[in-house]
Amino acid sequence: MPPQTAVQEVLLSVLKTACSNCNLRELCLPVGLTVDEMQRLDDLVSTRRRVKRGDHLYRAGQGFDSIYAVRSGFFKTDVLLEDGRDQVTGFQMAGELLGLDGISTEHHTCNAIALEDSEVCSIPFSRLEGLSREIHNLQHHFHKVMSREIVRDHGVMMLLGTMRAEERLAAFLLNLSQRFTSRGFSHSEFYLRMTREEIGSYLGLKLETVSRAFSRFQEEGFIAVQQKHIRILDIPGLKRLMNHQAK
Amino acid sequence: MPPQTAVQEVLLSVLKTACSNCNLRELCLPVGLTVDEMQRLDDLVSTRRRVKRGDHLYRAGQGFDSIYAVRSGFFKTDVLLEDGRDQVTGFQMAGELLGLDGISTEHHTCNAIALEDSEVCSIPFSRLEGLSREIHNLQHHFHKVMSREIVRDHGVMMLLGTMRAEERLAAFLLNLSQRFTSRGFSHSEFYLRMTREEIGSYLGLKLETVSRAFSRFQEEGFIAVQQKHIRILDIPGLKRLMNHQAK
DNA sequence: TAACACGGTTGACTTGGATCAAGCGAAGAC
DNA sequence: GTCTTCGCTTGATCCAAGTCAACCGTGTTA
Repeated sequence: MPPQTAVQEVLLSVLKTACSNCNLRELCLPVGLTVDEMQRLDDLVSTRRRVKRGDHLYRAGQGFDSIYAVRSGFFKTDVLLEDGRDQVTGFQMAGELLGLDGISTEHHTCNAIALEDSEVCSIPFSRLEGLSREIHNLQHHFHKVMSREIVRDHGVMMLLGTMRAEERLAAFLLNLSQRFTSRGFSHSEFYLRMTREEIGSYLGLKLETVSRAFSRFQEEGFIAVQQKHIRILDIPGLKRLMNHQAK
Repeated sequence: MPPQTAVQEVLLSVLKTACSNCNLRELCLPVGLTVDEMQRLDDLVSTRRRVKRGDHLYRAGQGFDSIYAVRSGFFKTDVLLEDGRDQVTGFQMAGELLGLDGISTEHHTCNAIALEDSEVCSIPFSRLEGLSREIHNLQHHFHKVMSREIVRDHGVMMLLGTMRAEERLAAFLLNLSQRFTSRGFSHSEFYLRMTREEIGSYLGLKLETVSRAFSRFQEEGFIAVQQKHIRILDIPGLKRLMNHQAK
């Protein structure tokens, strides 16, 4: 390796992907690592990848070798049946992991598509396993992340199995709001990155039903909608609506 | 430790829980381990626990410290909302793992209830993490199991989000049949361990709808039902029904 | 042996959300 | 600057599944 001046080293450390100086480190894979441990993770998370709006990060059936951490942007994942029906299984934002479905069969089982120009960090999975055999904290946190995904999926199953249309949408908005909050954005005002159809697919509803529910929420004064721009006016109201309506 | 004769050792090794001589080892956690590695796992999976029909293996909110492998019997897991609504999130049979939801928050997020007198192996989770830092195969297989759970959940989301009642039930029966087959049981004849209501809860349907769908399947000659006894007569027919009906 | 409880089936009716259809507004293409 | 497209909204109608209710069979209790 050629010798470098201190300045060069600093520049490089800023330019290259590095968990150590990523502002998402408290949300993402490095949670709970020491400075030292995080630097070992840096070596592994070396490649970033840009994904343009509408492009696939990976496709169902494709071989699996890496998981991805969203650095910026917004993704959806969907699965599709032979007969053409498809379902959005999730929306992922900065600091969230993509590709965990691929570990099981060494092939991805869903499509991951960018909903806006995005950037991800690639994490070669076998190297992650190697490192997590050495760093107990990393291992444990990774297990927590996978488990959290399972719990999240149970929540969606609950939503799809027992809630009515307006409850589903309320739960969806509250969830988005909460995730924006924990990323330092406004919890009450945001732009939806997905269409009504994608929301509907995720919630097991048709786009017309989603649209009507938005209109009703607006009439009731829970939110203000203008296309993709949402302002949440009454979080407790939405919560009440979500809980007190039987199917 | 007191000295033991060879006979005593053999007896003990049969009586105590041991993956090495468990007939589920090809389905369960020890998949892909060498004889040597499996013996190290034996030390860890030392306690069995009986759970009587109707009893909880664990409850939502309870602290998490172990995962469980079903040795015999049949379980359901369910989550419940404050307002009393609940949803069955899965049915688990021999060789399947329970409790993965608890890793994320160190507390279980669902209830696990035995649907018949059952027996599980307790696997202290921190010790499993320890061992999987040493045994690469174990680590990798465990990751696969968690990932498989995520993929399974996506399948259920698809089912709940896009399929109609009869398709859901067909998918459910085909899934059960396939799981019985891989355990060496008949793929075409089995007893349901759960009620119509529990099936309905899992599939996002009311028990009356489940009952009607069973009756229709019988009329059409796909299956023969008598209470909980099911004979599947036309697997391709069920598969067709599952795929070619638009919502 | 009666009676009770529980799970399941079936029928009649209701309804939430799907479907079909028309129209509108914003954003990108030319 | 106009045209086209795409996403969204809203109305009218329809239907799959939910609801309510009666009844049946089986297994358990008194």
